[in-house]
Amino acid sequence: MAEKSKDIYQVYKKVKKILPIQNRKTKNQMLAALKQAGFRLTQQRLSIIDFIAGRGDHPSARQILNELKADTGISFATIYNTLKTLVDMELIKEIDFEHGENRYDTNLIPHLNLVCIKCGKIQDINFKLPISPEEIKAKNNFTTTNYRLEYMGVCAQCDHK
Amino acid sequence: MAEKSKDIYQVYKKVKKILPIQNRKTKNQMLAALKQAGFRLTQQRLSIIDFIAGRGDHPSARQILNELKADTGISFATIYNTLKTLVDMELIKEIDFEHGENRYDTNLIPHLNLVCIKCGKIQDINFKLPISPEEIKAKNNFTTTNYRLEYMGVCAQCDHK
DNA sequence: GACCTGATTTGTAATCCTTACAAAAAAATT
DNA sequence: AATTTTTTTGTAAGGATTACAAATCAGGTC
Repeated sequence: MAEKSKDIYQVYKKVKKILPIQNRKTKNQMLAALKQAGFRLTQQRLSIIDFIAGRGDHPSARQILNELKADTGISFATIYNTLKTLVDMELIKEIDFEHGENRYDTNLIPHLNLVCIKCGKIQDINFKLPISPEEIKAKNNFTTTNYRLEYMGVCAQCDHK
Repeated sequence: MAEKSKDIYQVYKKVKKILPIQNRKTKNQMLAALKQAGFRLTQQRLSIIDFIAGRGDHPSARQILNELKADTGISFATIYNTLKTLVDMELIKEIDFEHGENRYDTNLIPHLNLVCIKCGKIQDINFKLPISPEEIKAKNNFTTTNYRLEYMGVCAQCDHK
């Protein structure tokens, strides 16, 4: 195991709680949470939150950069830094997309993602977790801090090409 | 979307079928499948299949290399090549482990993986898919070719440290 | 069993996404 | 206005995987 997992474990130790079930955060909730945690509300953070809050799609860091660079001159490093902060504070969720860049999701309720391996589009499907984190804790003594539920395949549009 | 996803789509087009539900492949089944598909049964492929077939854990390419290198002098490139072939032929499954190296799973039946973010251990939990690929096809016209069902967290052993 | 041909292996370089780092800039505090 | 701390930025580094071309090997043919 490499460095990467150590960092995540540090975060886990701080958070130390079972998978929360909560809804999307509004822009104002995100800003308030950052402020309360002592983060400065910089122009860069404002523009990223403005871009991402309430979105139903699942943008990548690059997409956010492309959208904001012209107006704000924001850098890639800042996009990644800010997204990491938002993820650590559990205001958004990171989707590790194995066929390309990671994606960011504002939908914090556990759901199934349909991931198109051709165009990269991600659809949310609401459904009930088949086994609850509490049940896994009781049966396997495994503390769930995150989940990942995906069907990969080809979406309707890409299938007709 | 990068090159990577195009390759996967090529495989999809060849395979062109919905997520199969099948059990582990034996060593002999793997060898027969490779032979039938016109692949040569080289010493390297034999030793990798010998190592991986029927395993209950989820080794990485590096683990396989470490285990086989002393005896066979096998190279990293060949490990990756062979694993890719086995995955493409649906004889094993690749688990994209976001906190480190990918892992390989001989359990082809859809199941939930409990992934420890500290030590990397992966446990299989048998359960029924909450929504079948057929249902997703009917409702969303999305063709599922693969799945990924994981709870990430901290296992019993790591929690006590 | 030697030969031939194409498949396979191998070492290394390249790739891609993400993180690390240190200097510059900005924001808050004195 | 000066000082301190946080944040941003550009670039370098990192790590896992893939690409590539030369060397080797497997399996069929004579």
